[in-house]
Amino acid sequence: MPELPEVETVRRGLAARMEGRRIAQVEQRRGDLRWPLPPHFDMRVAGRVVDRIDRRAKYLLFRLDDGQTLIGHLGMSGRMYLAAPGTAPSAGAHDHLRFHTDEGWVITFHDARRFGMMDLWPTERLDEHRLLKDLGPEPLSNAFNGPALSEALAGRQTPIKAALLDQKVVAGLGNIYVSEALFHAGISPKRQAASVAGARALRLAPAIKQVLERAIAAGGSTLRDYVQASGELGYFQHQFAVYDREGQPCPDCACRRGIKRLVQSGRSTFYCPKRQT
DNA sequence: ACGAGAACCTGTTTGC
DNA sequence: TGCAAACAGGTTCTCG
Repeated sequence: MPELPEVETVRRGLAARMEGRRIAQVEQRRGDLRWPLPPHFDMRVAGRVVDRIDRRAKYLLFRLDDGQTLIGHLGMSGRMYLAAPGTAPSAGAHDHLRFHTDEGWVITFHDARRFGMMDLWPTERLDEHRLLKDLGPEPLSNAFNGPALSEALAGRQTPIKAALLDQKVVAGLGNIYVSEALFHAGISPKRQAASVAGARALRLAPAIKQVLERAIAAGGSTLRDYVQASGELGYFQHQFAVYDREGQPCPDCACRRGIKRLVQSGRSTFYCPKRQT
């Protein structure tokens, strides 16, 4: 499910019902996620007020009122379901955690593949957390721009597709939005990252920002299941130019060859060979 | 140090 | 139709 636009959409949905609310109860049904939950996770979270929910890259950051932050990642298949008081179905398979607010809302963390994770960490030392400390700039921040991207790509001997998936270069892109951004910037996914440094990076950085902003505005992309905490679908998949569109015509040049798929570092890439060079 | 591939899991789709 | 292989929105870890 989740790249940056999906995580941001989930964050907004959760914030509406969790910020300023006390977590009255935590049901811990399964603790072996990507890593084991920290000791006494449920007891440490129960009774705390969620002051604010932030996002860093694809991580959700629940700032608790005791100086700890609950760090959460949805992995590949993780979802957060929000249910109004009295409407939550009983916990089912892969519902690993359920948080009950003092108003009776139920937030369910569901993750079939268990690539997701949760941890608790002191808020004031958050940037020292091993999963957060090496993350690159937020793509929608002012710190991320053409010159900064150019510098990050300089000298890298790997295809630009792989470089953009590296969260140290820019934090929050995943397999969908890398393909989409490269299409809009007219850059081949096979091009060496080092050769994108310079003029091409000046095109690519705004393309990344724009595709992410448009995706957030559409509530993210729903490929196989719900995205938003409310259960609503995302709609950006209808605006994909290339992702999962192998064989279909390029929306820009309408060339006969159509969108091509290739596999790079084990993952599908979609692109238009005519428009992207 | 860097980059490619394996590994972690389960569910769904595809192909013979 | 049935079964096995391939594939899925991520990221760390290992190895060369």
